[in-house]
Amino acid sequence: MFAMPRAATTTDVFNAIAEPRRREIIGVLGDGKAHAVGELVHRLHMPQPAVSKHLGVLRKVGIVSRRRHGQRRLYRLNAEELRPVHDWVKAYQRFWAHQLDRIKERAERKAAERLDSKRRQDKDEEEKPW
Amino acid sequence: MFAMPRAATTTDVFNAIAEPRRREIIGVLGDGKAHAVGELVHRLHMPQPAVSKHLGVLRKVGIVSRRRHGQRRLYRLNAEELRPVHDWVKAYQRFWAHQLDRIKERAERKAAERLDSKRRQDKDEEEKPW
DNA sequence: TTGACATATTCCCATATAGGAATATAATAT
DNA sequence: ATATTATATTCCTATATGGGAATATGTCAA
Repeated sequence: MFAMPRAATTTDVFNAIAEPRRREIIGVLGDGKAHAVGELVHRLHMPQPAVSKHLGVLRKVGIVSRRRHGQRRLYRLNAEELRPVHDWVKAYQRFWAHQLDRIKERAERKAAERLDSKRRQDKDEEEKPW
Repeated sequence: MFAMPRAATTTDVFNAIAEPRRREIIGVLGDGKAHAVGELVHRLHMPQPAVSKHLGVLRKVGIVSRRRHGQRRLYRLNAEELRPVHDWVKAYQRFWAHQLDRIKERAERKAAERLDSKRRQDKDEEEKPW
């Protein structure tokens, strides 16, 4: 009876932004202004129902807010909802940001210097030593 | 006949990290050291096949590397692969980090206080002005 | 009213899960 | 050789998609 398939996109922010088109939508809304559905349809070259559906997902998660303006619906980004993602991934920033401005990332341990080469593990090289 | 369902988790990093358990695994591997599957099974209280499958996904995307050590498989984080996520979400950091301190981000606490009413837009308040 | 416009919703469907159980493969130990 | 340990893979299934098409809802204008 307990069949737990893939996590629902409406579950959390991580799932919501997993969709490329939704990230595109967020990208347009990234200017902080309100945008009508039709404008998104036009700028992103996406069918209108698709845009509405994706906006619905984003709204359910809280990433966007909706306002009514005449016969249009204006959507606006609630960027704070993206903060959990930023906070999560920020913890791994030290692995690639050695040389980053000391101002921001002041000597975050030298543990990352061991990342010499970026290897993709194909079957051929999967047994190669690190 | 073109039925394009959800994007495959093995497609890109965003989908790979959408799974909570996979983020847990990444969390353990976040120390930069190599970990055996069994250790992850023990520490995360997950069934072994589940761990192996999730590691398979992470490996396909490039987030982890695999090494052989005796009869064990040691997995290690390729944190640089998380950089696209960081770069993407970083663009929205400005929305909640207005008062970001030049030297450090101590002032984040202030910004956190501003997150007073995290409003989910239900039908009742969906027409409320911003 | 009617009609045009803007957006949302419903229906159908092919596909990709993620979990569980069982099994397979691989390496080591006896 | 067999047994044990460690990990991977296969099979199954319930579910949640995301796209397309059609339709419904809602708003404004004449």
